[in-house]
Parts: sequence; structure tokens; C-alpha cells
Amino acid sequence: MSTMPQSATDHGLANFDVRRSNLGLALRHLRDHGPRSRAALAAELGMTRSTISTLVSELIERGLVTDGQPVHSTVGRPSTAVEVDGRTVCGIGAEINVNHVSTMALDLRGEVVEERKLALDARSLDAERVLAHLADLVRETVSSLEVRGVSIAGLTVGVAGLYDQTRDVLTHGPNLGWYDVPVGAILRRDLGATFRIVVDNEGNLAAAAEVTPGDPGRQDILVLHGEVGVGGGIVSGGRLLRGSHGYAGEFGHMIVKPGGLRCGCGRQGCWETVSGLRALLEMAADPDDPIRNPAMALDDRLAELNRRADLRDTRTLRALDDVGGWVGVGAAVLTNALNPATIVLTGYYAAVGHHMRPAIERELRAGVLAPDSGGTRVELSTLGFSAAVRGGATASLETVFADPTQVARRTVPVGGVP
Amino acid sequence: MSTMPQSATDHGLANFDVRRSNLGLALRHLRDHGPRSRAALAAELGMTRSTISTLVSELIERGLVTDGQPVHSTVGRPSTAVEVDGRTVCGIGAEINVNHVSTMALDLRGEVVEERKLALDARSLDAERVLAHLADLVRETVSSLEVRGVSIAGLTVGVAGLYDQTRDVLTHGPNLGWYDVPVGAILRRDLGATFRIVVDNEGNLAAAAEVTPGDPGRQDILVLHGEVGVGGGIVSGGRLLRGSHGYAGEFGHMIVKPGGLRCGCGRQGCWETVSGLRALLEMAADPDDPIRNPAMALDDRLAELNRRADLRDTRTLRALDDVGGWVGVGAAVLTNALNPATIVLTGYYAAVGHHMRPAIERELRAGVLAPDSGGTRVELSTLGFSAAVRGGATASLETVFADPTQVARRTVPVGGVP
DNA sequence: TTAGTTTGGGCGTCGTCCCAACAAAGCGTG
DNA sequence: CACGCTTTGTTGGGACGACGCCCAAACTAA
Repeated sequence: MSTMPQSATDHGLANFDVRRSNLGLALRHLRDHGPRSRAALAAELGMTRSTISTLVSELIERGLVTDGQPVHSTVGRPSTAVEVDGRTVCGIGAEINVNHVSTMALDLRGEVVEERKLALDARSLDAERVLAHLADLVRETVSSLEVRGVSIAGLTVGVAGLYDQTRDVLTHGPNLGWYDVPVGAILRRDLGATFRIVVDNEGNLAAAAEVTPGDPGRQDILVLHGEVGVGGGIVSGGRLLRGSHGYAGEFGHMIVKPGGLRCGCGRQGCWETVSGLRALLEMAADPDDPIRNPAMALDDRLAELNRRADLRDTRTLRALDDVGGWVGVGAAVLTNALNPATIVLTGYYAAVGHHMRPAIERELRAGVLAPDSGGTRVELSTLGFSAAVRGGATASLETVFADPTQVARRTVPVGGVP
Repeated sequence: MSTMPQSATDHGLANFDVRRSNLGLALRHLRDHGPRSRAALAAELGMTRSTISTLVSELIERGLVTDGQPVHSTVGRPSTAVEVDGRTVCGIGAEINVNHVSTMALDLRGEVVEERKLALDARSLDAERVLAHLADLVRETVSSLEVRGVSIAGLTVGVAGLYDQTRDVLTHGPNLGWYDVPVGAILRRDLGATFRIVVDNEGNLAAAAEVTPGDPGRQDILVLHGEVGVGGGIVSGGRLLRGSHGYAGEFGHMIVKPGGLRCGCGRQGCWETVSGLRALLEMAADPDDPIRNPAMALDDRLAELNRRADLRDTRTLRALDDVGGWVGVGAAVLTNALNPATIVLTGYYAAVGHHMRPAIERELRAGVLAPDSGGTRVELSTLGFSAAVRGGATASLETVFADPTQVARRTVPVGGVP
């Protein structure tokens, strides 16, 4: 997630940019460090109380924060805590995957407000149909929010494949079987676009979701997202690394086993052929085994896998160790290059990762030159399969923090009980 | 190197921050896009001519830009081009290496103003002595600049080893034999520090030197530095990626050939075993061949290699193609992860890279998932051994672009011929 | 010479932040 | 219970910076 107000590429700063930046700064500070008084805000942001006062009252007018409970300290006038108001604006994240489309709405505080999911087989439908289903889901979400008077900050869609953001086209989506699909344009057409719609690689969004503002161990992150394919994202200094054309994070097609299995991309020995979900399932079970049955929900199949591992089934444990080892080999390659503070495992890795972790850490120690694996820690994501949609929603909200003035002023109800 | 004015981590923006940012923006724009009129500046930066007028006159007062030649266009009043003035302020870069210490001063336009080098054997002296020698070199540079009335923006020192910038200590310098040396503090003490002194890893500075401000192809860079070992640096959005503990860029020990040759680090199949200088020389020549003789200067050995390749010697070409192929394999792995705009080859790669490039590009195309290698181009560095000092000097200058007001106003000579 | 075009700078206005002073709201103490 | 003490939040100048408008300057083309 880009955390900076960012004087951006070019244009000079004017006075209202100062206002915008400071409004965003205050709002962000309240989100990251919790409710606090105007005076505390002023001290912590290095501004005067008077300035903060006007900033806060503008944020209140825009419905972004509210006065909360009075706080009594030992001495002096009690302060009224200011806190982020989640009732006014939401960001929406969405995801297009091989077997489902889904949406999630988050309020300004990062709380889940709405969540929808539709199972489908993307490969048996064409892109237009899949996107129409997603558009339906988004419309339901939007109308549900609008009934409650919540405005929409934007929609960010994660898609499994390479997304060229300059041309706004999904260039390469081998898992979906999509090539050169203008996802953004189609959605804008279908939805009538009253808000900003951005499309990004799902791995990037999942990575962005793992950033925890203020936590130093969560600023330099390598996210490994395991599903049928393997992708991920790189976060450096809290900033997502997209690469020059937005193609960064395509870890799945690093060649780690020259001459190995043929991959869907046509090459041999790609990382995802040995560390993807398919590799795990094929190693862990015979073709007629229920967990190999695509009709069965993925969650259930993974739960069954965990159950077998907990029962110490030899074949299952062997598969988890073997695949975990390959995950570690690839992770070591990337860790040598990037030296992240934390490797976060998401997707199916998060579900069964506690059984793979020893193997991953073993290979990491073996493969990383820097002592103690360069201080890199391995953690399992707690966001589950919702990482990408959550990241998308967070990215949508980011525009509000970057420019709170984009949220309309509300005519404050003057009356009311005194 | 951080290129952004960066509202930094916390503190709110005030009015003078706007001024500072806009002054820097104008100055940077002139550096990046060359001399141009005030009107052009205004149009390109999205500001009014009057604002630009006052900004430029302040920059002139501070001696950072000057009015240049009048430019006659087809119609209308001719404009006077404004250009960056290199005569007022310089940034100094320095380097501490096993066999030499050196300095370089760059003016605001990036031109070399001063360059000094002192050969020594760092391993036979203690750190204090080496740093005293460097301090002498810096003092000479500074006094030479001050004679000419040039002020110093800062000093950035590159050192061979891991530098912990939060503690300002060289923690690990195996090549120098230095451990836990507070290089910054010692230099500040020796020099009396009238300017800012920063210390960094020399590889980082060399990588940063490859950034060309304003060139979009030189903002997202993967630098591959070939010597006996292979290392490098990652630049994303003009910003150097250091990793959480400063260990990033250790590419040499990525495992690209499982079960391959044993590496000095104890592992098998590390990238540098197939793409390092040793691999090339051993493949290209018998043990008694002069180019295998460590006593011979490296430049000469590489020149001989080039000579043979130009004569189309089969074994030499085979070796260059083979090693180049492995360079490409590793580059492809990193390119899938990072999607750089440009891969810059430095060290011995820069010397013989024109013979390896076809093989590198072949493997890059084969190994990168994104179409057309993700748009990544392969280039040879032209900076040679001065890359680190140049990067240091550029980093020092960066403070001027971030805040031009740090350069004192000069009392403009009022008189003069009308 | 005159009309047309573009440049650069001066002046007034507006927006934003800072500083200083002040009212508000408690706590502790006599 | 009144009074001082402390901290909070608000209010009214003052300073500073960018913008918009205007005008003189400088040059081309007819």
C-alpha cells in the first residue's frame, strides 16, 4: 500500500495540497494509533492545537471522524477522544479467481462490513460472463451499502494473472485462460462506474493487505500466495513493489528445478509445479481420493488434509514436507535478493502452512547466505482466502486517506438534543 | 537513493514546506529535462508563470540556477532559458575499499569537478589509520572546492561491508577485516563536520549511481555486479531496496543449478558458481593460460578475453555464451520477481557483457513469464570502478534537491554593466 | 509602422498554518 | 465551597505562499 501522501510525479504543491495532506495525515494517524485527543494529535504530528482543531472539525464535517468519549486524566481539563468513524465511507475489494468471484467492503477502520462470494468455474465460462457475475456481486454490495447511507470510496479488483496497469488490460491469465482482457473497461461499462475502478494482480493486493502500518516487522514483506498457481508480492518500506510494467511478483514461474515437470506456461521446472496446490494434492493422494475431487470445496479438502496430517498419515506428511521444502527453496532465492523482515504465507499455504513450516524454515536456513536467514521470519497469514479482497478494499480506502476532501461535506444536523 | 521530497514519516506540512517542495521540484525539473524558459517550466509543472518567476528568482539568489541564452522561437517574445548552475554547490562521494580510498565531487548538473584516489592496503592498516587517510583526501577535496567558492552539500561514504545505518556502525566488513567500526562518528570527529556525513554500503551506492533522474527506464533497475562473487542491487521507483537488515542484493547464492558445483559458501549450485568470473575463466582457458593468472591485472585479462572473442575463438565464445546463459537464467528468476525496466551489468559483466548479451537475452526471453521479457532491457554500465563514489556524491546532492533553502542566499552583486 | 504573440514580473486576494490569548472543565487544597 | 492550578479546545491576528489578472517588454510578420 502506498502510505505516502506522495507529492507524486510532477505538479507543484499549492496551498490546498497542504490542507489535503494534513487532513490525510491526521486521519491516518487516528487509524494507525487509535483514538486520541486533539491535543495529543497536535503534539504527535508536530502541529499546533489550533490547526488540529480546524482539521478535525473538517474531518467531522466530512463524516470521517467523530468525537468519542471524554477521557479524564489526573489533572487538567478532560479531553474528548477523536476516533475514526466507520459509518460513512467504505472501500470495496473484489477478486476473480478460477473457482470463485468475491467481494468485500471495509469501513475506514478496516472492519468488514459486507462480504459476498459466488462459486463458479471460470474456465468453463468466457471472460464476459465471469465479469458479469462479478458485476452482479458488486452491485448487490453497493446497493446494500447505499441503503445504509454509506458512500463508496472505490473498487479494486484482484485478478489471477499479469495485469498491465498502464494499458488497463489483463495480458496473461493462464489460470483463468484469459488473454488481453480489458477487465477494468468491461467492469466500468457493466457497472456504470460512479466510483473509481482499479484492477491489479491479486498477489499484489494480498501482499498489500499484510502491511500493518506502524509495525516495523510488517514493512518489508515477502508474501507468498499459494493456490493452483503461485504468486505473491514484495513490500519494501511499506510500499508495494510493482515493477516497471506491473509484472512484479510472478514468483510461480521462477525455474527452480531445471528439467522438471512441464508447467502450464510451457516451461519446465517452474516453482509452482512443485509448490502449487496441484503438486501437493497429487503427491498426497491418489486420483480417486476425495481431496483430489475438484467438485469438493477447497476449504474442505484442505481441512481433510490437515486432519490426515494431524493423524500423522505418512503419505500426507511426506507430501507436506516435500512441497514445504520446495516452498523453502524458492523462498530462499527471494530472501537472498530481498532480505524481507517477514515472509507471510497466504492462500492455501496459510491453511496447511503449520505443517509445512519446519521444511520451509529448514530450506530457508540452508539457502540464505546471511546469518540466521538474514533475520527473516516465516508467518502464516490470518487473513485466509480473503487476503486479496481485503487488500483490494484497503487499496480503495487508501484514496480517502490520500485525499479526505474527496468525501463530500455533509450538512451537519444543526438541531438535535442539547 | 530516495528521490522524493517525501513529507517524511510524520510531521504535518506547513506553508514553507510548500515553498521548499516547489523549489526542489523546479530545480529537479531543470536537472532532469534540461534548460528551459520560465514559461515552459510553469506549463510543465502546472503552476502559474508568476509563481515560477518568484521560485526561479529565489533559486538564482541561492546560486543554484542562472539565466542562460535567449531562445528565439518563431513568434512572440524570446524566452531566456534557465539552467542549473554547477558553480555554487557540490556533493562529495567517497569510497573505502581493500586497496584504495577515493573521493569524487559532483556539481549540481552531475559533472565531475574533483576526483582523488589513494592506493593503500586496508588490511595491513587499522581502521583509524585508513579513515585518517580518507579524511585527508576529503580535506584536500574540500579546500580545493572552497578556494573556488563552492559550498559542500554533504559527504556520503561507501564502504565494503554491511553498514547498520540506524546505529551508524559498520557491523560486518570481512573484506576490510573491520567489525563494529563507527565509521561515521570517526569521520565526523576527524573532519570537524561542517557538513552532513552519511555512510552506506558501497554496493548500494554503486546501484544507486545507475539511476538516471528523469529517465523512466532508469528508475526500476536490477544491477548485477559480477566479480569472483556475484552481487548487486535493486532499485524500485528510484529508491534503493535495502532489505530489513541491509542484506538485500545477495544474488550470488541463489541456487539455480541444484546438485551443481560446490560453492565457497558450502552450498551446491549457487548462481555465482556458474556466472562468476571464476566460472568464465575456467571454462575459457586452461589452468596455465595467462588469463588464469591472478597476478595479471584483471583489466588486462578481460581485454585479452575480449580480443579472443573478437577473433571468434571458439572456446572463448563458447564460454561467454555458456556463462552468459547462466547469467540470463538467474536474471530471469529475478526479473519474474521484480520486473525491472532495465538490468544493468556492472563489474566484469560490463567489460565482456557485449559478448554475453545474446545469451543473456535468450535465457531472459525463455525464463520470464511476461511477454517480451516484461519489457526488461539489458544494458552495460558505463561507470566502471567509480560507480560507488559517483553514487555517494549523487546521494549527497540529493539533499539540495530535497530542500534548496539549505543553500544560503547570496547577496546578489547589485552593480554591474546594464 | 502596426498588429499579433509570447514572456516575465507586479499587485491584490484567498487559503493555510502559526502564535498568542482566552474560555472551559476538571482536580486538589484549605 | 471558593480559589488556584493544569490541561484542553477555540478564537482572532499575522505571516507566507500560490493564484489570477494585468501590463510592459521584446520580437515576428505583414
